[in-house]
Amino acid sequence: MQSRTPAGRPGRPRSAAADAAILAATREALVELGWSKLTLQDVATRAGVAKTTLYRRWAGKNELVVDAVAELFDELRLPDAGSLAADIEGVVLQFAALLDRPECRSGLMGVVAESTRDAPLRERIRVSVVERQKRLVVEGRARAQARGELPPEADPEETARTVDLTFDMVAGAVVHRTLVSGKPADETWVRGFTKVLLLGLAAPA
Amino acid sequence: MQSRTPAGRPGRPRSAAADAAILAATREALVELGWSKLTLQDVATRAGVAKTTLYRRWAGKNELVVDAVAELFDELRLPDAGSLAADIEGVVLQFAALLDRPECRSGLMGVVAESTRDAPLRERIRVSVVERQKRLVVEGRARAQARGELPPEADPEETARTVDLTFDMVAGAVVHRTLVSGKPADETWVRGFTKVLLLGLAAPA
DNA sequence: GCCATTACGCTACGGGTCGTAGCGAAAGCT
DNA sequence: AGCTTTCGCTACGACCCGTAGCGTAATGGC
Repeated sequence: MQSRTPAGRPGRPRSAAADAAILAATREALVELGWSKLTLQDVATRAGVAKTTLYRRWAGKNELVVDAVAELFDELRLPDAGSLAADIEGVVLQFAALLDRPECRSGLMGVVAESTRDAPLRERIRVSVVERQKRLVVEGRARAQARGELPPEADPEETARTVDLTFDMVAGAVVHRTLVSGKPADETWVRGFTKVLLLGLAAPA
Repeated sequence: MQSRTPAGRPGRPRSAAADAAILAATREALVELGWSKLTLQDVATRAGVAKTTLYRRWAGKNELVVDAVAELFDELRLPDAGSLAADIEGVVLQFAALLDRPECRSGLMGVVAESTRDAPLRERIRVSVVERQKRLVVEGRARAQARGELPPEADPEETARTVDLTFDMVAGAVVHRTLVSGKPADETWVRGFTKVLLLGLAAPA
C-alpha cells in the first residue's frame, strides 16, 4: 500500500476511506476508459477527492494502477482438489477469470508496458502482483511432491529454476491465450494445457 | 503496409522513402523514449517529414507502432536443425533476441495493452505480428510429424487446437520470462523449457 | 484547551501533446 | 498543358500534466 501512517506521526492522518475510494475509482475508470485514456483528474473526480490528494499519495498513473490492480489478485486461492492436475486447473481458471475483467486486462498490460523502461516500476509489479501468484506455484508444487506426483529435487537451485519455469509457462500461456490470441481460456483449453504441462513436469530429471 | 498506391491513381504518389524513414524513426523513438513518451511530433521530426504527413498515412500512434514493430518480425526464420528440440530452441532463441530489443519490448507491450480495448487494433496485431510467428509453429510441427517425432492427428480441428496451444505456450512463456519475470531467456532456460514442452507434446493422445 | 503539524479541497498556472484545418508549392499521370 | 494528389508549414482549440499557494479541517502533545 501507499499511505502507511507510521503510528506516532503528528498531524491529521490520511483518510483510509479515500485510499479505498481512489483505488476503486481507478478500476472503474480502467473499465470505462482503458489505460491510455485514463486521467488522474478523472479518477479524482470519481473518487470524490481533489487531484492534489492523488499526487500526495502516488507518484503518478503507473504506481496508482499497480496498486489498484494488485488488490484484484488478493482473490487468488490455491484449491485443494486432491490431485496436481485438478489444482493446476483450478488456479489457471481463477487466473483466466481475473484476466477476463477489463480493468485487469488493460491495467496490467499498461503497467507492464511501462515497466519495460522503468525498473522501479517493474520491481513494484513483482512484489505486488507477481510474487503473489508465484506463491501458489510453490505451494502447489510442495503438495504435489508430498503426494508423490512430482519428483523431488535435491538441489535448491534446481528447485528455484523449475519453479520459475513452471510459473512463466503457466502465467505466460494464459496471458498470451486471452490477450494476444484473444480467445477464452475456458475449461477445454485449460484441460489441454494442464495435460501438456503435467506430462513435461512429471518426467524424471 | 499503409501506403498502398493502387497503381492507376492520378496525382503525386506517396513517397516510399518517407514510409521507411517514418517506421525507422518510430523504432528509434521507441528505444529512446519508450511507448508512453513517444509523440508523433517527435517521430515526424526524426523522420524529416511534417506531422501532417504522418496523420495522412496512419490513424494514430497505435497503428504506426504496430507497423514499425511488425517489420522486426520479418527476421524470424525456422531453422532446420535436424530435430524438433533443436528447431524449437532455435526459434525460441530468435524470439528471445527480438524481445531483448527495447523497441520491440515497449512497442509490442504498448500496442497489446491498447488492443485490450480496441478490437480492430487487435486484429491488426494478429495479422501483422502474431500470424507471422504462428506459421513457424505450423511448419515446425509438420516437419516433426514427418520425422515421426510428434504423433499425427486425424481430426483437423484437433490439429488447430494443438497448434494454438503450442503457440500460446511458447510465445507466452518467452514473453513472460523476459518482460514480467525480467530474467533473460538464455540457452539454459530455453533448454529446460523445450524439454518440458516436448515431453508434453510428444506423448500420445 | 491551546498549539504545532499534517492532510485536504480548491484554484490557478505554464508547458506540452493532440488531431485538424487551410494554404501554396511540388510531383506525378494522361 | 491540365488535373490530381501529396507534402511542408503554420496555426488553432482542447485537453492533460504536475506543481504551487492558500485557507481550512483533523489529529497528537503539552
